Amino acid sequence: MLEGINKVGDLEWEVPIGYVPNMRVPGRFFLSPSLGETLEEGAIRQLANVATLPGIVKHSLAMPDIHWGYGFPIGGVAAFDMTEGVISPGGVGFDINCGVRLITTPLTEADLSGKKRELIESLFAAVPTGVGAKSTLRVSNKELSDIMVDGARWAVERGLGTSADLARCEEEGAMPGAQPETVSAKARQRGVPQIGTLGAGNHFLEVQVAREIVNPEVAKAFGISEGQVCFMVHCGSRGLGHQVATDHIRVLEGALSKYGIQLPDRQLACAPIDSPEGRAYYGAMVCAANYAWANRQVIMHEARKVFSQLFGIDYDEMRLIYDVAHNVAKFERHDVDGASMEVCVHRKGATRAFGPGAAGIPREYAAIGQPVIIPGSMGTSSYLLRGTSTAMEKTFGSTCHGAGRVLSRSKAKKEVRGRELREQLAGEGIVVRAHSDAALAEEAPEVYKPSGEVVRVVHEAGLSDIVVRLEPLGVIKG
DNA sequence: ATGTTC
Repeated sequence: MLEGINKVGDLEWEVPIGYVPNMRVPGRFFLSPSLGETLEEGAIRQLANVATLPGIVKHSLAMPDIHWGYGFPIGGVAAFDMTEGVISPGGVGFDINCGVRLITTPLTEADLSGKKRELIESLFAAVPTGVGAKSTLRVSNKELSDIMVDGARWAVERGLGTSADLARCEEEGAMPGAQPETVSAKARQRGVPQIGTLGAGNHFLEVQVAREIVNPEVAKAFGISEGQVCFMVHCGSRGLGHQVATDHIRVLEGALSKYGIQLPDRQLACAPIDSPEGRAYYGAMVCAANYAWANRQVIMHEARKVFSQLFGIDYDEMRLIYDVAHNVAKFERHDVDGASMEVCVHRKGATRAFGPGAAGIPREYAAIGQPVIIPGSMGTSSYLLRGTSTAMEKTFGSTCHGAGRVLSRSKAKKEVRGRELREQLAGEGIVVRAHSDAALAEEAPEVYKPSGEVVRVVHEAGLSDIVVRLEPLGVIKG
């Protein structure tokens, strides 16, 4: 492990005050020795830098998928006092409300035999993918405002889903507090043609099978059983969210001196939560988050139609288990030093993992804790877990979000050949469809930390419980 | 992640 870091538990480490100047609280992160081998010193310094921000509460935190990001580390969690604290786009990420949803089907693997290629090709035809992908939907500028306020509900009201879907989304698919007037014309321009599109990079729509039921009782409550075919949607707010982040980072950088905020890194640009600039970022961030929920809802709808047509199953037989955000800032109540207080929790590449009885999780899951969905990298397992009371105590109800990159995109392109990768996955029975083989190289399994190990750490550390392991059968990518 | 360095 790095010098100056203290072990405080089997899988828990502390970055003490003083690791960088002006830290207000210690840093804490969760990691196994094997994951420690790929730990970047720069990411730990970022974790420590976050601890210098005004109003930070308890600890600057990171999950075992920690890696170097813009200002804040990816895999980072930080909570701020509502009066003294700040809000920062770097603590959310550029892809606002990047997230994941998991849907069950009534099919088994055998039902797919001989039809898997056709299924993947049909999904690829139905869901626009890739950088700059354009929607088949036509929405007006007025409708975009509705999307930014109503989120997934906008899609359901248009017939693209059911009201039961909404109950199974974090925030029921729309956070309150959207302020469309804080979203620039440029961001709107990027958002209008992209609703219902998957995007690129690690985003995907994957057909999976529930291979291993680790916790049968909870799996039953979540409505998933061994051998069941499922599909998973992983995407975010596309160009709109990216533009919102870009626009507001510029504004917040310009306001730092006004609020007397001194930063160790300009990428931590922030403003007091209750300031005009802070409120404007929050209002715009909510718009982008709601756009992302609408986006995943539309994509799920299109995929349901494909399954329906190909296998003759009813739309309603494909049940959304849950939809989680992993790049967002939220106002939540948490116990801090024995007292309940409202804080602004930033999760950047981290998933909410509220335990049994926590406010804000669907009633049907209240007694068992919320579903947590962790996507794997291409060709590797994904996981369904549940939130825990330990997460509530230690990480403001948060856990990891996925694998975490270990090789840059440019290095990956040099070291991996996309065509060989596609053929190798085909040999394992996994059908991959993308616009080009070149795009696949950047997302090869070996450029990510092993997701199974990341998930094992959060499970062992008690931040969430593994319920089901899912294996890929086929995937569409940008 | 991203009209992949406005």
